[in-house]
Amino acid sequence: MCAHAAPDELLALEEIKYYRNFCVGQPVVWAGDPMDFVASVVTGVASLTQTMADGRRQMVGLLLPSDFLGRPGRGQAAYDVTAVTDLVMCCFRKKPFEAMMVKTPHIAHRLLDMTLDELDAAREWMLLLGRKRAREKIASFLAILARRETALQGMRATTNIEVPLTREEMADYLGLTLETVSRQMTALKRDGLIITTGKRGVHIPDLAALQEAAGDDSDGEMLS
Amino acid sequence: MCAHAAPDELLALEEIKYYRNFCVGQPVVWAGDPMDFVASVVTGVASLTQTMADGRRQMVGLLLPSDFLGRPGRGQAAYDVTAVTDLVMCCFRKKPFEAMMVKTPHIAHRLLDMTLDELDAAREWMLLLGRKRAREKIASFLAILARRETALQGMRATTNIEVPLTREEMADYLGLTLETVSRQMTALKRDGLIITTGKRGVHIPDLAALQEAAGDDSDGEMLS
DNA sequence: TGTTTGCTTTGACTTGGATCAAAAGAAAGA
DNA sequence: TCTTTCTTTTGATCCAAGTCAAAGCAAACA
Repeated sequence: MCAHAAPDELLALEEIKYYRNFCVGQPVVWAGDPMDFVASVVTGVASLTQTMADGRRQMVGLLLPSDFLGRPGRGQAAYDVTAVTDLVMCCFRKKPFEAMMVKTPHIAHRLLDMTLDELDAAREWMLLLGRKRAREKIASFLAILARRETALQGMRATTNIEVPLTREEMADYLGLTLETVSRQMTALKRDGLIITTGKRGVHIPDLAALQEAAGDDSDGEMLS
Repeated sequence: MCAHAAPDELLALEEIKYYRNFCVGQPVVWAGDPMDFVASVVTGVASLTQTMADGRRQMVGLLLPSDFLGRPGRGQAAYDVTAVTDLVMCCFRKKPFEAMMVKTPHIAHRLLDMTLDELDAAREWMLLLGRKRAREKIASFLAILARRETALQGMRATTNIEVPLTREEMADYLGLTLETVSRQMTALKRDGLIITTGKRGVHIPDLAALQEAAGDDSDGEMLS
């Protein structure tokens, strides 16, 4: 978030920021709760989930480091936010943050850009939820994690990732049951598309092959 | 879009705007095409859809009057955009629009707000696609159309709406097949939750009952 | 007026993923 | 070391929605 702020803006931000820590499983906020801050993930992973009256759950977003949480101009949380790993967030009280947004258009622009990226991600997820088969969903999820990882490290064809979610959380993210997630993970292993190391580690010998299994329009897809 | 612009900004916008008309079924842009304008729907309805290599399609958004199309700072369309009814769009060439966004923070703020609303809508749709049953999907869709309609006319318990989509388009929006859409529409009719008039008209005798069938957490859900 | 063309409905059958149930690991504490 | 607890895997069965196929229906056209 702060990455693109000008030096003087950054100073002003410094003054109203504070850090909060959460342990695995801890709630950050519940949907509908009043929320008087906005925040940015420093380390760890948080989930945004919606729950229906009868308990059906759908994760609608994953917050990874540098992702933004909260909505300027709204006082309540729209979703349940939960720490899925140990989590450090950098928070800003909402009022001063909003005031600064009015003064420094830089921040508003940066926020617009991030929001548009999230909107694109949400729409990619709509395709996944609406039209992909279970195997493709899992492959897509792993491929996205892998791409996000390799983006930082330079593109390599082979990758190691840490899946930060349990099978149940993956199920909630992908619109499946945890049993189906488990079965399809086993199937991808059987087919040599992934190799699991420990409970959370996944080695991807051929990212292109995994993307193929994800049903993605193979090539490119880079817009920017 | 222009609703919240200040008078002088509005004048500046006037100078770079132009109108374009599309007939039912006409493409506005294809995914990946260069796109040198942004636009706002004046009348009619357009769809945003994603298509997989083997032809599976998912509609990821519906543009109704006043909705915004395009992304400042990106030269290509991310989705196929199609006129689902006759359509009039108010277009702005991208370059001058971007220049104005830098000068007038009002516009950027307004755009941020609209984008955040779209993001919320996309996430509500993720819950629908990932977790709702066919009947609930249809009920949700009709209820959303009805709410959008009544929002303009003052809340009434009973409503008439025009569904702007064919069965196939509804299927693409809801992550179903057109046969399932047809069957569930028939079922909702049988149960008295809707009464169809002609091919496109739907009368909703009890919106609350329809929301109930949509599986929505009944009450409120108004945030803003 | 009959014919084409594009929806929409309905029926019969199949299937991918859900559900129910139980066992097997793995980490944490006693 | 032995429970306890949490998570994951595997198996057996079921069902909601998909698929395939055939009518219906209504507007548009010739």
